[in-house]
Amino acid sequence: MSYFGGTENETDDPHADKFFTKLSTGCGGAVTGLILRLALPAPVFDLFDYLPPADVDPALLRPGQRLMVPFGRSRRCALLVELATRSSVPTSRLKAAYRLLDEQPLLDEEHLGFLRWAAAYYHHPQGDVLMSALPVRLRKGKAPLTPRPDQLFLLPVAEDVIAGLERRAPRQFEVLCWLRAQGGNARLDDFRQRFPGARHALDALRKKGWVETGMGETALSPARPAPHKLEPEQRQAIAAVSARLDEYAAFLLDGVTGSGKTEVYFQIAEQVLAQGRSVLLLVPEISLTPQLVRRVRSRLATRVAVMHSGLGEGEREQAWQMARRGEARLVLGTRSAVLAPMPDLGLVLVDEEHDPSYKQQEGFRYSARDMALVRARRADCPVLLGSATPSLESLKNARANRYHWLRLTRRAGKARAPQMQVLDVRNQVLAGGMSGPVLQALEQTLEQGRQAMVFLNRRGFAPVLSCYECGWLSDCPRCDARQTLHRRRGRLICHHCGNERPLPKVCPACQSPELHPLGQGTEQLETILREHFPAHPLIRIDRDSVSRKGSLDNLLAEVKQGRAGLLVGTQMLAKGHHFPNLTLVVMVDVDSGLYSADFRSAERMAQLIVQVAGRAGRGEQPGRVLLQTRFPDHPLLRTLVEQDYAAFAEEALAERKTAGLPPFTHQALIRADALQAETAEAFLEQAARQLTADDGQVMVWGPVPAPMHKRAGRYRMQLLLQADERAALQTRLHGLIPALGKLPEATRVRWSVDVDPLDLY
DNA sequence: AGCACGCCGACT
DNA sequence: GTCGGCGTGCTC
Repeated sequence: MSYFGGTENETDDPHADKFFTKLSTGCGGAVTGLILRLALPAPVFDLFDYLPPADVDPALLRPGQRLMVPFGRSRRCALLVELATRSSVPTSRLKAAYRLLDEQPLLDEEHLGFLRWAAAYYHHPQGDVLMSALPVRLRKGKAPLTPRPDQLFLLPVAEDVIAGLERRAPRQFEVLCWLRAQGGNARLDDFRQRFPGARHALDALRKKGWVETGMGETALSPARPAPHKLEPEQRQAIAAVSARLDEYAAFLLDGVTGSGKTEVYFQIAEQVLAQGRSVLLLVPEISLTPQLVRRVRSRLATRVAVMHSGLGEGEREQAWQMARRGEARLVLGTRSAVLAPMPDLGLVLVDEEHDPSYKQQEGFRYSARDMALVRARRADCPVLLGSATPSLESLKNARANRYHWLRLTRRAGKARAPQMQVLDVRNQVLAGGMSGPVLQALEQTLEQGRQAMVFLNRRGFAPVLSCYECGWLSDCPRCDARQTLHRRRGRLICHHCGNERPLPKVCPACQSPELHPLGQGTEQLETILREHFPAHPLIRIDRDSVSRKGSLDNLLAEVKQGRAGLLVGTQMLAKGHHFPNLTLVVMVDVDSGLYSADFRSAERMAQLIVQVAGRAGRGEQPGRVLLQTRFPDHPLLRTLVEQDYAAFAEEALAERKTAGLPPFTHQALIRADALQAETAEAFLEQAARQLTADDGQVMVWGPVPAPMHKRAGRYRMQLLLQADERAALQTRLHGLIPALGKLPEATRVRWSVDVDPLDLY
């Protein structure tokens, strides 16, 4: 069986109803009239039973509506999940809801079912899951916003009136001319983009009655035709999905960088939109740029609802409502967009499906990619997972024929695959972590008038400050980690908890002045490279240099215009950006991924290497990639460099299989932290005790200290569960988790469950 | 999660 | 004499 993307019929699928029955059937209570089963935002697994509001006709009550209810001593907004006729709570203790907030359900039964499946699968309280799927305003019980106009209409205005404006009100004149050129009708989004800060001109025009805002379906700019001729592989991929538009089918679009995956998404999306169905397009956090939004809007003839973490509450609710009402036929968003209500869902696209940002790492720890598959199956529509470096999970499913495996092996246009080269830096003299050959290659590239990127996934000047006299290290007082040296800011900062202090001038332990940085960060690379290449402009891109919103886009625009020869940065540089003049990429340190306690680190490093390498040579010049390492013979690194990602993945999969690790087994992690390690340990020991009286299908390891035992002043312990079958693991968890919350030890710790954890800490 | 109740230290 | 620290317990 499989939960995600299985093509066979599933018998033990948790979204079929038996898991819910366990969760929600309150039995054996006094028989009463109508009982409302409500989700409340509380960390309680059960639903809460209420009586209907006194003044509401029970026939008007439907799941998906919100109600205001008395809860403890306060009032809360709750979501109606089920209607029942009996309750396990004695009738005398049932309270009546105050009032009904929605005439129509906010979520339909199908969507409620999907969210409840997720709550059951991830073992997270239903109330929390359901309420967190609502925009904050609605969660708090506020009235839905009225739809905001998104169209601009030009009303009949005499030509001479327009001409007369040119001098008196040039801004208004400009707007009118533009609107006329658009055929008298445009999207407000486009207007805002074209005339930033022209709100006053618009208000004036509206007052004069020359322009009107409103809602409209007709004003969508026509889809721009496909920009290029398609490669045969692209056509085959499109045809394969097109043949299955009316049923669930999972596809892995395994396409090298620059092979045109996006065009495949667009052409399939066009077909689905033409059928009047909706499309959900998920992208990783850093990919959702204004450029991408623009590209989608100009390419597809539909209204687009954009959802990401940077939205304000009003904007977020508008986008959510547009999706819910089916006004926006395309939802483009990051992880949380998978929770958005969408009637008539006809296609789910997950770009860069391997990206770890699809996994929510706190609270309701869901995987948006995995939920996307389940969602598609429930909606009976195709789902397409795209990546140049597919996750081992998806590759395994593709190999097992659970996914249709679509390969794009050819780069579009004249671009060629970059040349990768391993540089052994053992016994090398390094300047700021960079070897002689690297500096030579940079110089050569710059002299040719090309751009080079130096990549290091570590910000700051150096990861540690140390004393040469007594061996003191810049330990964080609250974590098992070192504080990173930020030289320009003159501070030591812990990247795990944010704790910081001024840079000491002498060793805090022995007062020696011999304090020296150890290792490198991007700030140091910047310093060294500016010294080496003073004539070439350099831009550093990391979380420290990109503080303001939108400044990343400004910096990237400068790079694209060729104004910087050298580009230094972290993760932020890895994705999607197309720098036509970039021909050299240096990865200063790939070793951190090669030997690590985390079994997924090699996979992540390989994905990072390929993604970063993909930045080089996307124009007509061939790209070159230099990888500095102290382990030039590492087998997986060799395979990746001498062959390709596919060969790497095959070996890595074989290793996982031998070691009995995911994706060949399934894991869940129960974490607990407390101010005393013993408190967390005692709680997990209770959990382990309940699990070890087992049938042998689920292995239990621990409790053990988390890899970073102490973090932000709290001690973290964990219990790992592993099983060959997902179903066995799920069954065990269903027996365990609700009971865990009732343990006396549970009140003394912060604890959480992580099903299919990505990080084992 | 909120929000109360409940017992022990330094302040108007 | 009280304000307030956060431990513990409950919410249909």
